[in-house]
Amino acid sequence: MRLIGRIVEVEAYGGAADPASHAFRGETPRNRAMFGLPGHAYIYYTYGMHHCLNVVTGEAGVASAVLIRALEPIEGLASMARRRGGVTRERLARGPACVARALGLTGADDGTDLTCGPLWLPAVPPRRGGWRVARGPRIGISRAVGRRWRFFLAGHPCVSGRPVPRGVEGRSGLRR
DNA sequence: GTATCGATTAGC
DNA sequence: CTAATCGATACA
Repeated sequence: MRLIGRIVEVEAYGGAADPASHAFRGETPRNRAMFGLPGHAYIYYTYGMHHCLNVVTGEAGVASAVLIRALEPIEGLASMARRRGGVTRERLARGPACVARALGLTGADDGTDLTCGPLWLPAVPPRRGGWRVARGPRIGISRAVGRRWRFFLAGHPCVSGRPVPRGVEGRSGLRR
């Protein structure tokens, strides 16, 4: 079964210079893949129950990665829905743990080469599909909050985060 | 050794 | 808002 999704939301994480990164305090068994070859997967286990997928971007020895926070499901929706408990299409891969869940990723996929499948990130030009690329603060972190390293398709229904902060919208203007 | 915190999510 | 549940981290 082939599962395909378009990446609609990501976050960048650095190494020793990024306090919000898992690699900030150096290499551990868990973040080891982040120090490995670029183009490979860094899949971490968190909160004792979730896996999340990153694409390693730095050269070997230089910790740097991009967290895949959300996908727009394109193919294999039935399989994704099976794993995700039959939620709506928009929610199939909305949120980093949901992405890994929908794709069936586990620790076994940590460190695998993304350039040659079975988990494959095709080297194709970006397809924004008419959506505007927006940026904002990374979600769920408590340090280096000022770095706006989250990038997403503004208004796309498959992007995570609160739909609209209750009450007034645009208060503080941080969602651009 | 114990205590606390997560690159989260589902459910109340 | 909280529980779930465990690796990593902080601290005695």
